[in-house]
Amino acid sequence: MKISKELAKGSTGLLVLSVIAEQEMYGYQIIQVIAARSESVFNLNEGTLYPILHALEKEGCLTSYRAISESGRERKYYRITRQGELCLKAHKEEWKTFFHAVNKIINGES
Amino acid sequence: MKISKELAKGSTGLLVLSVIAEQEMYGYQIIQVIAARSESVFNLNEGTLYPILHALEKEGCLTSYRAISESGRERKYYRITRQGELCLKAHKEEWKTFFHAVNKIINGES
DNA sequence: ATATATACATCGAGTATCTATGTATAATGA
DNA sequence: TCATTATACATAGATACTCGATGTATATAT
Repeated sequence: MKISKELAKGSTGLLVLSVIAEQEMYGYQIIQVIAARSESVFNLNEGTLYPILHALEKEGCLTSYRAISESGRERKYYRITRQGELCLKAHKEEWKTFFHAVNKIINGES
Repeated sequence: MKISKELAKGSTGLLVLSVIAEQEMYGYQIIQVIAARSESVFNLNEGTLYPILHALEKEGCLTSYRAISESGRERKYYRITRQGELCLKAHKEEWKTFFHAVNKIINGES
């Protein structure tokens, strides 16, 4: 993490849903994709990610299935649901509102 | 607050320092200025703001003095220090890094 | 043979903010 | 006149998110 943990708080669910929405993914892969795309600004801990995935599944935003990969290793893949897409859309709007408001304040615009 | 409290977490110190950097201010006024500029996206609670001001003062980012206003009411004014300016600059950089990284991920850019 | 990377999972600790509560004065309104 | 609202400070306990630590297990690389 190149930034304070506290700043990242609250945005993690948005990031996770965003990458799964593009393509179904397994947990470990999600961590790598988010780190790569953000150039290591975000480096989610497994202890952060897995509980989030479980919660999103419980809420009906994701479904999961287990499968054996070519390497012979078992993975748990997550796929977004229709409800998850609605949730993602709402989170994106919220994010936009948030960061525009912060920029307005710190750039001294009224 | 028009957004989730968790999303705002971590950015409050940045907002507070930003507005005080432009002009010295008292606590109650800070809440109003931030609410006005953000069009009520942010509506800091007093229970949130005052501990932050105390902490920033303790860290040497702010100094304060008490004064009686025209209305006859006592106010506690906060002014940014040189150290506070450095701290603000660092926080602004961090914020920029953060929001660019989030946008990269949710907009699907690699 | 050993270390590292992959892959899942859970639990306790830390930290930031909120809600609730408290005190006190000035202004507004019924 | 009396009650309510706005102003202005402050603190304490509850809540929620993420981290760090720990655990298990297999595949790959040295």
